[in-house]
Amino acid sequence: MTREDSKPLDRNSRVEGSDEPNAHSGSGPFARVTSHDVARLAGVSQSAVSRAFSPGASVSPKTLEKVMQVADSLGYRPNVLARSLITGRSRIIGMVVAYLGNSFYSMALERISHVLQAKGYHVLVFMASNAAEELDRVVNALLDYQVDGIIAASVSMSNSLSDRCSAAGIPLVLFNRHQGKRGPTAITSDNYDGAKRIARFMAYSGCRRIAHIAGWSESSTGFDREAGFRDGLVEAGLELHDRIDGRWNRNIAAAAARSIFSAPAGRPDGVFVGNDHMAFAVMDVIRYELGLRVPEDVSVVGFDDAPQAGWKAYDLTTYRQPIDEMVDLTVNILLARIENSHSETTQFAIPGHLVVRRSAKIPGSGNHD
Amino acid sequence: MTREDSKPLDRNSRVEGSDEPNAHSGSGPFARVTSHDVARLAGVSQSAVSRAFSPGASVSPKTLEKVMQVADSLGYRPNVLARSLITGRSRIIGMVVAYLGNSFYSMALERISHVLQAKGYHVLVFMASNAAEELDRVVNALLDYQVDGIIAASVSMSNSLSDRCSAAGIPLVLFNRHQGKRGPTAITSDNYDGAKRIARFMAYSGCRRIAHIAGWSESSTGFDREAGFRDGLVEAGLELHDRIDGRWNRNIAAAAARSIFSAPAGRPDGVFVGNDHMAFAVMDVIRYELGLRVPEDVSVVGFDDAPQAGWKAYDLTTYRQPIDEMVDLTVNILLARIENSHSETTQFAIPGHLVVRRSAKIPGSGNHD
DNA sequence: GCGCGACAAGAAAACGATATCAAGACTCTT
DNA sequence: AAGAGTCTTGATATCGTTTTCTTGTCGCGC
Repeated sequence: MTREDSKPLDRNSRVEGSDEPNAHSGSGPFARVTSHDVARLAGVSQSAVSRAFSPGASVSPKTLEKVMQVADSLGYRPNVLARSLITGRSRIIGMVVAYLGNSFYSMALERISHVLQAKGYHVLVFMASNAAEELDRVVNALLDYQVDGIIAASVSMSNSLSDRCSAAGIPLVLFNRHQGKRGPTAITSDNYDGAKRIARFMAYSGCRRIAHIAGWSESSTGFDREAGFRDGLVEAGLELHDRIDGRWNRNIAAAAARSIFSAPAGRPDGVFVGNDHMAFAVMDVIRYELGLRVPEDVSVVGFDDAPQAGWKAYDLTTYRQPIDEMVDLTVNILLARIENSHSETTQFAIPGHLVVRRSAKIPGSGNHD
Repeated sequence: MTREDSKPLDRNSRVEGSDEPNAHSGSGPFARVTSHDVARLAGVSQSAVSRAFSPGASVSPKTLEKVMQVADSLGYRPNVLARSLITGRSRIIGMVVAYLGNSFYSMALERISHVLQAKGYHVLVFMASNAAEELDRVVNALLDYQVDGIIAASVSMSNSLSDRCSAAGIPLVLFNRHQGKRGPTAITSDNYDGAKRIARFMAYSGCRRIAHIAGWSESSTGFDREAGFRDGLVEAGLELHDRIDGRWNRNIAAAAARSIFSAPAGRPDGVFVGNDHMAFAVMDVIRYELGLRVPEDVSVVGFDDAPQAGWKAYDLTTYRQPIDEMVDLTVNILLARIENSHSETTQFAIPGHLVVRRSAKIPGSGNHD
């Protein structure tokens, strides 16, 4: 199975003469170099070495230089795990996430990781479905690793779980989910208001039979969007033509679309889908299975502004969740709570904005009834 | 900015009477419960507690039960960091990845994380561009955290960097990149052969002016695919009509498409794009900017079989990288190297297969010249 | 009843760092 | 030149485990 012939090795052709950096030293597998080793060679105490690596500690320039020089030559770097044992901070943030198939979450993870990295923290990833039992295991693992803080994205932690975190003194921030006013600190976009705006937008553009393929009403995000959307429709004098829960799942959403469009009540002229990820599937069904035109026959609107929404094949009108702001706020709050350990919890809903593209009829362009 | 009115709180309405689990105990922020605490309450030595939690250690059923009971009631769990200090294993795998915008990598991360989690390991994420200086910082951080192993996805580690890892005794596996026979262990799909098959496929389907929007020829993956593709064309008696490096970037690829299709040499009737991620951008340009039909006017073929390739709006013919096998092999090899610390390096190229969809003309369907 | 092996359990030494503290080496001031 | 203050420094305790070593206990065969 190993390929030998695939590639002319003109790059990376390693020079000879590297004298086996892998060679074991004695019996132990690999001699780790510790602060003691550095101390000995530099002729100072081990404490001095430690101080040399602690910014702001009291070391004379002379010993600092001596230590650094020896450290460099030996390749010494302080062991973060040993440090965290005594400082009580691991500089590890646990991030629990249900799945990365929805690009919104992979973007979020990417940015969260970047931002934290810039502040000297790193992200330990925990995949977890929303099954209670699995979440329980994950929270255990999270605590085992002594993470300094937890970001839970797209998972609904039961209150007993979030209580365990706060009992352990570990700040927890919910990303793109909330658990109500008494729940943990949570950052979302303004799902309610965003969906309400979408309702108004669709109504004013002339849609009259508007269906909703909902997110997942067990999740706050799905619930809020649906509530906002319903209220927006009512405000515009309309009511929901049809509604199926898509459970954030492409396949379920596609099936929902098929069902809604073949219902005896007549087909809708507009669909609001709970997130972009599902909306793409719905658009594909509408166009390529049902043979309808978007937006001429049906307006489709999503939520998130996932990267693909801007791709011309979809060109999806959607509500942009301000992901960068959401991430920055999440990280800032989390770090503030870690560093001050004050623990009031607050819920934030950051406003986003409607991104008008061409998957939905546009108000005022003369296509009202 | 905090919203108070967005959502009717009918769920999660927390009951009264929870007696402040957050309350501090004394002066210190939060009393961590240690094995000593458990030992004291269970009336055994601290060693006994440790043994109770070490599978296969010598403990009598009686003390085991006693310890476990106290541990449960106190919510004690061993501190992984302290353990790793003495065992020398952190059960942390560092994964360095350039970006998650390409779904192929977010899928890989998701699966890698899942598989490792099932084996009691966890993934610490490091984002790194391919800039040498940044990679250097990342490798430092990696070593600082005492990771047990490293998976580098989509980044080209210089040899000096991979040498540093092996000098530190940390197994490194390259995912979807390789550095040649003398380089570190690497798992890729059979990029060379896959691209060669694509060349044959396109040639036999009647394409005569075939262009290539390459991956990035500085990366092994891009290099191998281009080499295989060229060889395949030659075999079929054709040669490359045009070629631009897309650097794995959607925008650059889109620009490349515009350029190739307006070149004086005449427009191609087929384009092989170095990965799906860029191919989607290229298809959008071809269809929505140039007004050409796919596949009637131009065949488009990608590489990866990213999730979106199966979406009807693209329906992209592509070469499926067997991501699950790649991940499983990567993890198995990495863990084997961690547990046995034998360190021969090998390169694997796992065969994938062509996934024929409708973005490219199909051989034998009567549309030859 | 004695000795032997097997097993259980505690004491104490790691692991690799930081934190605390007291002593030593400076710089000033007077 | 002495005393007060500041800056550096090393010794030592500490973090929460696992590991090693030793001692103790028990059961068993002879």
